[in-house]
Amino acid sequence: MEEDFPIDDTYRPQSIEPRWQARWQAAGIGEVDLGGARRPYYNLMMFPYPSAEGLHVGNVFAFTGADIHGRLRTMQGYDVFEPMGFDAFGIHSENTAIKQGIHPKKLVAANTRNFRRQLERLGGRFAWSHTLDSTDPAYYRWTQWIFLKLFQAGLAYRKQAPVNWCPSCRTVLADEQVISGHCERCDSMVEQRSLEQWFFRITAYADRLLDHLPDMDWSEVIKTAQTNWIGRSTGASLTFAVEAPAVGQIEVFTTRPDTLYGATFLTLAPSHPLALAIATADYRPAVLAYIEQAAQTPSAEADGERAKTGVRTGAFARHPLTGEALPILVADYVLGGYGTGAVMGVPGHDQRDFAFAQAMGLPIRRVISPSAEEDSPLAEAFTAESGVLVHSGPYSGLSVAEGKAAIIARAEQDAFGTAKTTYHLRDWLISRQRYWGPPIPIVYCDHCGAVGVAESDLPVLLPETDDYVPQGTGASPLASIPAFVNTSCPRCQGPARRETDVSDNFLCSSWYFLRYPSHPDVTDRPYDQTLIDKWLPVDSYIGGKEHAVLHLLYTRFICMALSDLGLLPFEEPFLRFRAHGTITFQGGKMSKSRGNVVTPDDLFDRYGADTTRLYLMFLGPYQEGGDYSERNIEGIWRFLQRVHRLVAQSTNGPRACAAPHLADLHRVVKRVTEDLETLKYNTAIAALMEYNNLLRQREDAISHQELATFTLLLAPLAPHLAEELWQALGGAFSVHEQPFPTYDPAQLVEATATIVVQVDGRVRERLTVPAGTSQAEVRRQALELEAVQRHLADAEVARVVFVPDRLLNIVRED
RNA sequence: GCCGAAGUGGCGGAACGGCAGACGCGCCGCACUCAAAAUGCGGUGGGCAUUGCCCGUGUGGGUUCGAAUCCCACCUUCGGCACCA
Repeated sequence: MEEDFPIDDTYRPQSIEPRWQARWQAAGIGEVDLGGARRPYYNLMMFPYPSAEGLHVGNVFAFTGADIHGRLRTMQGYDVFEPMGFDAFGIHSENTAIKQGIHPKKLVAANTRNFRRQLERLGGRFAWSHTLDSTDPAYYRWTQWIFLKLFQAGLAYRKQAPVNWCPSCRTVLADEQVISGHCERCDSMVEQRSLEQWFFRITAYADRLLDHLPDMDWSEVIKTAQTNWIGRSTGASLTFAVEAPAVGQIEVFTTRPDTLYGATFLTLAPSHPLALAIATADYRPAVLAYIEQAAQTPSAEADGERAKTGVRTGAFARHPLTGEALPILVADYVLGGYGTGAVMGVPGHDQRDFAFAQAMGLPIRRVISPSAEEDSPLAEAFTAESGVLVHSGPYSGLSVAEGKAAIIARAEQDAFGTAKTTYHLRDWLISRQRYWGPPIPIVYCDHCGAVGVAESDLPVLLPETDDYVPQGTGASPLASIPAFVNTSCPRCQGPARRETDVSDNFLCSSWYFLRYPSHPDVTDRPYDQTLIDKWLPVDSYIGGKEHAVLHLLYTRFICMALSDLGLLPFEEPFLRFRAHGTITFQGGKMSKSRGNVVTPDDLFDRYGADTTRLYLMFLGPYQEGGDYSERNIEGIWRFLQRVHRLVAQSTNGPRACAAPHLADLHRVVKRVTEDLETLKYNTAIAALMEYNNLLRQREDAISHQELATFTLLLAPLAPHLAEELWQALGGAFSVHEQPFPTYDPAQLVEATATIVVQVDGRVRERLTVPAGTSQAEVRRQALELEAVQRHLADAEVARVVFVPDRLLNIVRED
């Protein structure tokens, strides 16, 4: 079946790339026998949102790096599953659809086709028979099923709460989708609205999500981001009795119970339920005005730090240890949504409390000092955690750590408080008041309340409508489709109404990789357990860091929850995650609004996919990314031309590599292997360039072994050209199914060594000696060198430092 | 403010504590050409210079025979979080 492929004189990617792509497709190169694989290796990359603009260089960069990894593992003998799909639900698709006046369904179909065409041109080793589209009812049926499972387990719940509302997208957003008070999608300032919404109880998993991190083989940058986002802080919950005029209690959270003696006031968030209730008649109007004003201005969270404002309530709380009356104030620097929405004001040892105390004329007291002797007045808050307690009654003299423990113990004994842990992480807001998403599978019945749709009735199909523009009323477009809304209760069969919100797009992407192996053959379950056992958790996941606290955290949560429900045999879905870098353009973000999105078709047309792949990988370290500029592409183009020419002109050499060249050959195998395995694609390419330069400048004939090895090393990076060269070298189809070259460390040993000779640490001369020459011998030769004698002058030799086969440093006496 | 990453030629970037600047771009020179492009060959951190020498990895200290690399302090840039008690 082998066709004869006489190699062209010149490298013409435009003709060889489509030819090999067709051949690979016909041979099913990317497909793997999922059931029968002996060494399964799941090579995952983040499935893209198929935008109207098509694949951009950032996608190409990401996928190329992951594809190289998959190809390497394949050649190393693994059965690599490398699926690709489309994350096509969500606001992004919908906004484009609204803008262009094309129904999202049509738009997505066209965009997906275009993406697939581009991905095929790129030459990825994708298992297309398992591709999926999150907007396909056969997929989102199971997205809804996951919602139901969480609902049944009490992990999905509905509550009225202040939520982030994006006025431009006309929907609520999860905390993770709000970046410094702005919508991550459209950058609009986010407002607070009080709405009844669906949440996932991710906070119940906060400790587990956090505690697994240290042992996970993930890029540190992601682990740090998740650690910070979960934001666990330990301290105490303390209760203060409100004395007058009302009677009640205020619970505060503090990480510094040791500073309790320094509390001189209490502060409530404007949204605190007691804020108005405790105010005395005199202060009530001012408190009310402050609360109303705070409700209108963007929340403190949206605004960042600003001048402290607040009002007194006229009410006082009793200090649990000193009995002192502490004024209670309301101020917007205290966040309603964190801790208990109330803090004890310790101005001496908290910057914010200090600023607030100054603004409001409240007393500032030192209760922690660097040492027991030091007791100067405070010009600023002393926030160090090292020091001793002072002016703290019986606790004076204790260290901060001792003080914390002692005061918590006292609080527990006297029943005014207890040790407590709080988190920055909040529950995941799932509802979206939009059209283009999977409908939340819940029905509201007057008798039975919120009832899950029967599993047998899934999917709840997204109704066809041309009226999909969000209203901004807080209701989804689905609410105005009576045929969708009106239904019967799954439990009592009485009249009922459907939930009209759809779920967050991040739910779609939280489980897609569980589905890939089963899709599309398994239709009666979300995934087949045998395939899950065989293929998951994912061996390698490569993706962008922008999803550190979105997709990557949500996904871990969903898998943990499914694991607890006995639906998955593991808690952590990704054994290894590597964050690739970001491709910028002229130093800035590449975005449609800046009009600087570069699409790959142009590069494919001019240079071909292989040059594009290598060029992007050569831009800089893969995990750091780089700035896109076409300056360097000519260098890659020339390199591939030279490689092509070298092989085309050297097919008649000897079979085996001559002995003197073996060390070079083994060295390049070692370098490329190590660099590819650690995703250092830029230096792997440099090593191949060096070797290519070495071969083409060599006087004696180049062997088949050298060319074949080089071609195999090149294969993961430039799959089309490698296939072409492999063919020209008489190799059997396909180069991508050959074993990756291995090296023999014994062959790396050089016969001679170049020793750097230094005098006082400065290089003065070089010596070539047989490898393994002794220090005494190297020293003897070195001392005879003219340059050494000149620099040594008449000085005595104080000592000699010798690194075998590398360096000799002669140190002079002072 | 906090967390993270990083500062190296004209540019992108290489360098287990041991020859700084691999590899590539750009530039200069040469060859080929009527000419250009393409291609090939050579050169290319700065300074002084006759062999040679000095200075150089953001800044200032330190450790070391020896530091781009390790330690301390600082500056700058990028990314993330940001009144989280």
